[in-house]
Amino acid sequence: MRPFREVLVSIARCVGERLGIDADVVARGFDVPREEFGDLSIVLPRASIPRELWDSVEGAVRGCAFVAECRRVGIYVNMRLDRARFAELVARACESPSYGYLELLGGTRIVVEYVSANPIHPLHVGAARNAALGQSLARLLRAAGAEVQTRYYINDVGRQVAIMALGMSILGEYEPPPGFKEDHWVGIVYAMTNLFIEVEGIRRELALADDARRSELLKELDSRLADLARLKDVAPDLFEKLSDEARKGSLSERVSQLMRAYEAGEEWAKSVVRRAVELCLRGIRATLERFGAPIDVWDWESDLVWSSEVRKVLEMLRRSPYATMHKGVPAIDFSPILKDRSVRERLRIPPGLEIPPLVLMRSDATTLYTVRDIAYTLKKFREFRADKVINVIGSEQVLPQAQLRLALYILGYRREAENLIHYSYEMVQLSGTKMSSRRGRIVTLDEILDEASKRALRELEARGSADPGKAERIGVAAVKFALLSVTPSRPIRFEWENVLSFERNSAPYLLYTYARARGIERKAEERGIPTGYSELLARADLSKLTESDRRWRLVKLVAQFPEVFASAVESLDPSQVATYILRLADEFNSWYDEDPVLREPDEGLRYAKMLLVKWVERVISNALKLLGIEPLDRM
RNA sequence: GGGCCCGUAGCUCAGCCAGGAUAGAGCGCCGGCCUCCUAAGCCGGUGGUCGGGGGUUCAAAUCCCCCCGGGCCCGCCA
Repeated sequence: MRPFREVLVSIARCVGERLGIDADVVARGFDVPREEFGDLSIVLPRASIPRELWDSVEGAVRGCAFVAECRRVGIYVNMRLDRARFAELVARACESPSYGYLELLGGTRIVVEYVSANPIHPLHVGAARNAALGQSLARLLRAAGAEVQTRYYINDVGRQVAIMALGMSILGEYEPPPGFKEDHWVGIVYAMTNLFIEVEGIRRELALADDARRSELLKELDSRLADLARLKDVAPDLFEKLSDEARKGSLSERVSQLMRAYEAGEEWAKSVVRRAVELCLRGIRATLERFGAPIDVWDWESDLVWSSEVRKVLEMLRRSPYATMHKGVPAIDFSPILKDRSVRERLRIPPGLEIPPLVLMRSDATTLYTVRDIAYTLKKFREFRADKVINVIGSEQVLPQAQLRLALYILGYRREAENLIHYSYEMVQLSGTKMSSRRGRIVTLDEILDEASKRALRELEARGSADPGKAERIGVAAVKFALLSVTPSRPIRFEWENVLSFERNSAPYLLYTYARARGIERKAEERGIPTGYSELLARADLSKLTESDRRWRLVKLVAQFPEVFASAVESLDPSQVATYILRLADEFNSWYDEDPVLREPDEGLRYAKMLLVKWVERVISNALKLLGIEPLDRM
């Protein structure tokens, strides 16, 4: 039920009929004006109402159901709604515990792939934004009635994984030392091994360099050695072992060997790599669980390579009419179909975007990421019988993601190509130093959550209730909310104070607001006042409820929730929900302070106020759940 | 060099897709409010050439073009 929409449509239809204009067209002219002008207005030029009819619109609107007052001011026709009738509509709509959720996607099946971070280090802030978005998207789509499956693509077939796995095998010990979480330990091993390899490379180049290049290289070498020195203190044992191995021979060559052997499915390589990756995933999985970003299916990239799936895709591509050679290796040249505007449009490829040829394989015959991803995309569609696949992936991958859709298209998988969504978001930038997992310098999601949780506990203690479990939930919610409340296309500059904000525009503020509402209800129960929905509704005098502007404003805001939901689902944008709850909470808190509920002497009004509290409570709760935040009864 | 994204108050952001009435929040700063349903709150004040310039329009933060600043991409990496 959509109270606001119902009223809008009803008035549009009524006006349309009276003026002989299509109601849908009229509806497009509706707008919610600033408060002093009324509750709803029609912007005449936008409603495509011919100028000669403008004078008669006011009369037509007056007398439509739900309209209490109406006045034309210039190009606007402003109206005030019949508050009591509207409130009754809201009362009926809010009777449902799932108020606001609309069955917009009933029967559709959607895969949401998110995080899919390389299993070589712990999740960092960037992955946190991805996780926050992905989990919220899944919840949003489920609330809209879709069958949703979340997946994590384990990229275990790259050079980086081979570096990490080599480091782990040199170390020879797969359990992290006490005090280290698995993924954090793996991250250290990866960074250190990688640094040794980089140093190796720089030294090799140094031997052949001229003077200018030489000083440059020396500077780079210094910086690597400084990073290494830092890591040496953390893991001295590993440092010794890597030094020994580095003296024996080329680590870089061993990485290449391992990578080739792993792709070929050789047992020794499998056991080395899988063991190391599994270890890292244990840590990552724990973090995602803690963050409330659950994954339904974990897919190993290597499985696609070992089975014939990637090879099949490769063969199809090589036989395609778009096949060509690029710098001596087989590739796909998309330029012919890119000239077709309609293809670009259907595949959502920006008109100005130039797409370089897609190289199909390395000259050593190993496979490439984008080609493997074609096979993976088909697998996602196939296994879940998905209508749509959403990939939550950073904006830096627009190009390969576009190539992916194009490749599917030329292979004849048009439905898949058209329904593969690259859900792109901008990066999280660190204010000071640049983050680098290759060098072991990252801000991890774990440390952010630890800090948030700690801070929430301090706040709780200051209020005399030190519950670590509650603090953890508040802390996690704060971080999630901070990452979700910014439009995905906007880059976030990571600031601790920002992510850990517990004031007005924050999850703790919303949780607090909800708990306040629950507090009223709890108090009522203690006093033996009925609090059930139907009991309240039977006793409430809704006409009195809307006598006050502040309460009326709240009623209208509550009525907006389904519209916000619809828009958020349509545009796949959780930040709209976030913005909306903040507005609702602000309004509720202002009201809370100036207009007591339980001390209201007028019985009909008192119950009506209690009903209003219940609506707000329901909306905040349902909205928070869309973001992956569970409300708390008490703070 | 080309492409994509972003630029709104000192700071963090909403509004831009589907143009409309004096551009909205929060933080910060200044001043008030706890014998009363949770002060993570409330009330008041402070603060903006909507990056700049053109254009389209009765009307532009919003649409188009140019320019400036920032981020990202343009790899036999992922």
